Amino acid sequence: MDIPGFFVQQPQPPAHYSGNHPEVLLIQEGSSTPQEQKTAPGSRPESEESCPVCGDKVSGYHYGLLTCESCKGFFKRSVQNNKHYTCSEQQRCPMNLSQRKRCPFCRFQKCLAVGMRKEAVRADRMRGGRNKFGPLYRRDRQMKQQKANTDPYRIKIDTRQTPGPQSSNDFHRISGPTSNSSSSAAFHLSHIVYPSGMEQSCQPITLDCTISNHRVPTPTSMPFRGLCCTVPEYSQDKGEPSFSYSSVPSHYPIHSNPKHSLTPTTSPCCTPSSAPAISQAATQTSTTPPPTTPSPRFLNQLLEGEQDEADQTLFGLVEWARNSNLFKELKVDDQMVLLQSCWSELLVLDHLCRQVTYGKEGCIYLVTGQQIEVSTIISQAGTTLSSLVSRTQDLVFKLKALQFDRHEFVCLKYLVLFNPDVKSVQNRRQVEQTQERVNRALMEHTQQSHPGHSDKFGQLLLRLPEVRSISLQVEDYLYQRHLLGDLPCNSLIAEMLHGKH
DNA sequence: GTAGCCTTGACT
DNA sequence: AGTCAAGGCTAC
Repeated sequence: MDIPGFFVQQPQPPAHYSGNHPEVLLIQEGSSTPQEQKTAPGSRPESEESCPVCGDKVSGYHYGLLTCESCKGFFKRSVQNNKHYTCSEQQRCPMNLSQRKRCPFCRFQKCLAVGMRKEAVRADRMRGGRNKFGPLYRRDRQMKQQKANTDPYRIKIDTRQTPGPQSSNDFHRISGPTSNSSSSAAFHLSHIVYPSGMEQSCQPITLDCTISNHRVPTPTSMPFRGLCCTVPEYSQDKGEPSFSYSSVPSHYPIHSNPKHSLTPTTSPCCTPSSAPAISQAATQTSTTPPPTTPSPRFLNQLLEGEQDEADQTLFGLVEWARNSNLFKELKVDDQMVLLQSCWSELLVLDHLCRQVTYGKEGCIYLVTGQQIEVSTIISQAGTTLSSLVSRTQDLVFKLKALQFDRHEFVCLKYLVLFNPDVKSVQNRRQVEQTQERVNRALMEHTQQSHPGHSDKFGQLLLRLPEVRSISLQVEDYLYQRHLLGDLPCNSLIAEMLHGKH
């Protein structure tokens, strides 16, 4: 494996540190929910989980993750009372059991940074019951349990660890664009492809039975956004109420898609990650007031949401590849380099398919199920984004003209994924053979389904260089935004970008 | 304002 | 009926 650190676990932080991705924590930590601890008292007495905010003892899942009782209460009070704190220092106050009371600003920032969800604080203050994070908590536990059962891997990985400086507030530094994460993309990817580090001979872990067709916010995708260096949802400096990425700005010209609003299932050709967005949109759009004048601010907010959703989409694409039988036949190293090489092309293809399938004329169909008029984006976005949108829409137009269908879409995805020209592919012959196989399947399909269109196969293949070109521009665009601090630093996309740059 | 304990109620 | 993650209460 050429990418440094591909199988190197990140430095294992003390239990109170939580500047990693939550899924990393899941990998690192054993089963230790309070309930599990009760049932297995002596199993790992020293690994009682600590609150990711302050290091105190956790009392259960609160607002999205395991936290202590006091941080639970603090977070609840802050959100319910719409608190706006200020920091008298440099917004980097240490956060631990003894000092957590000193700076509510930093404490709240850390709450958000580790992934506590403001959405879990009920606006109606209704008591009892369960919230929508039930499946998330359940999956979290499953992952912890699975991790507890994969000790051989843990030992193997641990031997390669390097000690790293960690403090309770290190996330401020680690999550920054200048952090030394150039090799962490591979690390990250390896844990997504093989969450428990299983070798190829093992069956990859089934992450969640719901993931393939009705994906709930996963520990991986959901708190990504909360781990960025600037917390986008809660801008205390601006002293304004937060914008939740899942909300639809009420006075922005967005069109709901009635086709989706009643079908919370996977779209026929796009990745599983589209599914929750669709069901999400169903609830959002039902209360959307009539559109009024658009504003650039709302456009930016929408795009922020799109970035996060793009991250989820990327995760879904990795999942798709991981679950593919053809892909599973490859060695792990080859899987990694292939994914590393084509992730942005897969994103572009996914976007194209969404537009071809659902996009209305002159509109961009977001993964959230919302539609924005292209003219609005062009008029308000910068040159790069405008160019991207424009080029993409051109491709959408051509693909629509070709009557692009889902079989062809999946074939193109495979052709992009199984790219034998990728450097450092070990078993090039295997990749080549699979690509040829898919190529044949695509040719036969186009000949059978569109016998009158003799050159559909060739026309489709001719679109791939443009997909490649757009994907490179997307990467550049995202990387620029990442350097500007516009992208969540701990997003999967950011990790992938670091892997390439 | 903090934090430990209590009550509630959907879900299993 | 038990679980557990919400909100509520209250001593500090």
